[in-house]
Amino acid sequence: MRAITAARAQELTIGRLSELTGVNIETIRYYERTKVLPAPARTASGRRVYQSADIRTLAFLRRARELGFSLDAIRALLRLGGPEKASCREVRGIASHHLDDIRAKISDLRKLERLLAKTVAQCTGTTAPDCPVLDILDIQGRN
Amino acid sequence: MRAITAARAQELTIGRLSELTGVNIETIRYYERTKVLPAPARTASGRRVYQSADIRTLAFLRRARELGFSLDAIRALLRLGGPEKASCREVRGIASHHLDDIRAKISDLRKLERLLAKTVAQCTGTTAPDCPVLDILDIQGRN
DNA sequence: ATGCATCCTGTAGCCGCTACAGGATCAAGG
DNA sequence: CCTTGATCCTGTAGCGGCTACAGGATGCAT
Repeated sequence: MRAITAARAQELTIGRLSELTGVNIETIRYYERTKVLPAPARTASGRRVYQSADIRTLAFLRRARELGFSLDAIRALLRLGGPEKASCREVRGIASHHLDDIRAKISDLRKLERLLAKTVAQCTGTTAPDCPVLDILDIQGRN
Repeated sequence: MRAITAARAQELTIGRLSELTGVNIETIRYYERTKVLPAPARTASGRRVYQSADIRTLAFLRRARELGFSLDAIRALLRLGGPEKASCREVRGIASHHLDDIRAKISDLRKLERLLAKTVAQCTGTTAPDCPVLDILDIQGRN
C-alpha cells in the first residue's frame, strides 16, 4: 500500500519543500545523507522529487528537533512511526528517556543559575581589587 | 596579593598538570592551540614546562567550563582577570550575559519538559493505533 | 539566445573536545 | 650501556548537527 496510486500526490522540488517546512535546503540534503530521511525519487536530470507526504515527515522531524530529540532518536521514531503503526511502548521509551535527559539538564542549569545569580548580585561594578565573579571561578572553587 | 612570590614555583610536565587539574592532556594542548592558555616554556627537547601558577589558571578554566562559559567568554575573563586587576564591571557583564543565556535555556527546557511529561503520561504502553508521543510531534504540532 | 533562479555534488568550517598515528625522548632496571 | 615502557611531541580526523561555500548543470521566462 505504499503506492502513490491515485489522487494527485503533487510533486515538490527541494526548494518548495524547504519553504513549506521551514527546513533549510542544505539541511534536508544533510538528513538524506545521514539516513534520517529516505532518498526521494529523481527527475531525469537528477533533481529530487518529493511527494506531499514528505512535508509531514519533515515537519515531524523539525518539531522533534525543536523538542531536542537527537537525530538518532528521530531515526528511531521515524522507523517506529513508519510502516504501519508501531509499538507505542517503544516510542514512549525513547520519549521518556529524553525526558530524563531534559530534567537532568534543567537541574544542572538551575544550580548554575543560582550560583551565578548570587555572585553577580554581589558585584559592585567598580574596579574593586577582588571581583566576586572571578572569585567563585577561582580557587575556593569546589562548591 | 596576587603574586606567588617566593616559595619554589615548581615546574610541571603536562601530564602532572593534567592530573592535578583533572583536565585532559589533549585538552590542555587544545587550549594552547586556540589561545585560551598561553604557550608555556619548553625544555631543550621541546617538552612543555608549566609553573605551579598554571594549575590555578587551568583550574579556573575548568570551573568556568563547568559553569557553561564558552571558551570565548573564558578568553575574555582570563584577559580581564589577568594582568593586575581588571574591571569588575566587565567581568560582571560577561557573567550576567551568560546568566541570561542560562535562564533562557532553562525556560525553554521547562516548556519541553511539561509538554513531554504530559504526553508520556498519556501513553498506555500498548500498541495502540495512535500514540500520544507521535501525535504531539505530528501535524497538530504548533502548541 | 540570454539571463537568472534553482538545482546538483563535494568539501570545509563551526564548537569543544577526543582519539589516533607515528615518532622522539625520558627514567629506571638489568 | 642498553632496553623497556611511560610519557611526551606533532598533525590529522572524527563526533553532532548543521551551514556555507565553489563550481557546475539544469529549468524557465523572455
